[in-house]
Amino acid sequence: MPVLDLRHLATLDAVAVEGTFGRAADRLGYTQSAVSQQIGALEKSVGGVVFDRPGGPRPVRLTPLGEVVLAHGREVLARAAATEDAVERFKAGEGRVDIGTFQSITNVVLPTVVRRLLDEFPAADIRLFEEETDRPSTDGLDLLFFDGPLTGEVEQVKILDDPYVVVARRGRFADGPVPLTALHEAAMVAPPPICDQVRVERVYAEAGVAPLIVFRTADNRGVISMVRAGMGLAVMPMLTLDVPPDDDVLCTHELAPALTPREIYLAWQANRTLSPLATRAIELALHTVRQL
Amino acid sequence: MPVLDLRHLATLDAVAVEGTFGRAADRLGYTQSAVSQQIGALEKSVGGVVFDRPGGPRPVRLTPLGEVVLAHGREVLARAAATEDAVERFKAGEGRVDIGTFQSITNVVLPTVVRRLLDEFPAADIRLFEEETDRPSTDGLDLLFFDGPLTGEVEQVKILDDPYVVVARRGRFADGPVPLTALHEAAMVAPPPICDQVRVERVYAEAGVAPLIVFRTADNRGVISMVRAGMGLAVMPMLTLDVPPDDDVLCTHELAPALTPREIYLAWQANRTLSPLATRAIELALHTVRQL
DNA sequence: CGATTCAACAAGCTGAGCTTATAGTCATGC
DNA sequence: GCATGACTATAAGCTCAGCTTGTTGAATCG
Repeated sequence: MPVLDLRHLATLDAVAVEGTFGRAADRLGYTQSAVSQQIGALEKSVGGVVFDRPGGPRPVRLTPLGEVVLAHGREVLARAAATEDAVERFKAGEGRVDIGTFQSITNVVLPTVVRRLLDEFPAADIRLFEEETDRPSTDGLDLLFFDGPLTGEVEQVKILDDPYVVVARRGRFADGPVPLTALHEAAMVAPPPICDQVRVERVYAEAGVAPLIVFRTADNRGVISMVRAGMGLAVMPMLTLDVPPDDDVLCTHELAPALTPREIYLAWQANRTLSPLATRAIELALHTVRQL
Repeated sequence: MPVLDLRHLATLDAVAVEGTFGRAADRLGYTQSAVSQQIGALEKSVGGVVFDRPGGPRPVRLTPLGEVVLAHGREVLARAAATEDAVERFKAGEGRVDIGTFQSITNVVLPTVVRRLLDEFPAADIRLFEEETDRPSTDGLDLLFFDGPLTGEVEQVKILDDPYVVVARRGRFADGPVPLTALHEAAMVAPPPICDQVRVERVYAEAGVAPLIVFRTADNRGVISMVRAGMGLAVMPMLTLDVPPDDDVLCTHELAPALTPREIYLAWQANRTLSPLATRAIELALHTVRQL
């Protein structure tokens, strides 16, 4: 338990600088009497005199003990001021925000969010973590993007429905929707069976459709590249695609019946106060996906 | 003017460590209610929530703002503790003491004083300043030894009467006192005409005695060496001598009439609180000279 | 020797901050 | 599903730290 009082130290400093109790009182907005009592209280708490009072119209002078207390006290005051400063900077958006993400978000949503966040808060320290996992957790993260709802003590918003489309070489299918059954025993390129891909393949199975998956890669562009190369076709969420409509080789089709879209959530720990940065990042993310 | 309160920061720390307001209260010797109110006051002063209270029997958790305040607050508390520590050490005799001295004191009195002071206060930082000057000043010094009283705003005690004796080669004078008139036109070695030497030579002049000063040196041992070498005789204060009674070459005599002894004072700035070190040094100096 | 310029002190008042007591909230266990 | 236990918040009351005003006392200076 500290026995010192920051205001006493501030008063000590003011008196040391000004030379008299009265001028220090003016500077601090107190009366002379208050300063006298404060210095008295400080002297009681340190157990010794900190100023010699010569009496009459002469300024007071620090005792050796006073020098010791003042020298250290200024350090204390500086740290206290630094604390208040840090609080202000924190409220102005300085600080760290850790965001968990995955490929589609990294490529489509986050660049805009990060850019706007840095525009607003140049001192922001944004860290991104991209882990492909089936066991998503907000532990150690301020925000987490994930393709599916999370369980546990999290708050989350669905920010996007990401519909699946068939990607194939031009001519492979006629224009218009591709029937799901057309995938049966078709050569396919696909992501690894994690995240929403698990659900997709379960839908295939329940429909009695058994594609031949000839290649799996976690790299979404790799999937498209291999479709382009003719390894097979793919069923991918729109967001993962980087296929222009006038692509020479590839085209996209709807699937019939359509798969339930992949749901993309933004989650954070429930009932926890968020930093200004995290709060703003959520808003920016919602705003960004609304423009897709 | 600081808006933070050290006790609030200490409470913040205790709650962060203990996890609940109640346990923090136990540790700090408060009631749970007091801790609740203190954290409330802290939150008001920083303008934001520092703990998330999940409600029920679950521990509270720091918010991002709380982390900022705690991290900085611990620095503040550490400095405050360092201040209190420094005060204790100061009272235990740690610190600096600057002592002005001159040859006789440096050789005869100070070694004992310094030794005892360091024995009592191993952390003492003793600095000695030996300036031969006619304008002694306690400015910048805690204590000053000087051969004569000081003027100005000083407190001083006469610690020693240092009688003058004639130093000459054996056989130069018969045993017993040497008459002052014997110095008339005698070859003499002497210190420079500063400090008490001025008074001595004024006494010579008033008595109509005009010695021939063949060599002056500020080095007291140099004076004696030259007397030993036969350059002349000398009149020196006892304390400056390092002549054993059974010296082969030299012997000492009283002067008749005797010169008023050189007065050695210990002075410090008047009406100023002294450090424990300086206070003790004065006591030790008085004690030491009493044993000469 | 009075005017001036200081700090200390007495007295009175207000509010910060403590305690006690109680209410509200949430998980857990039978 | 309800009682229990482990939490925090809050109301009420009280005390004292600490402020102001007004005055005293000390020391310098013209």
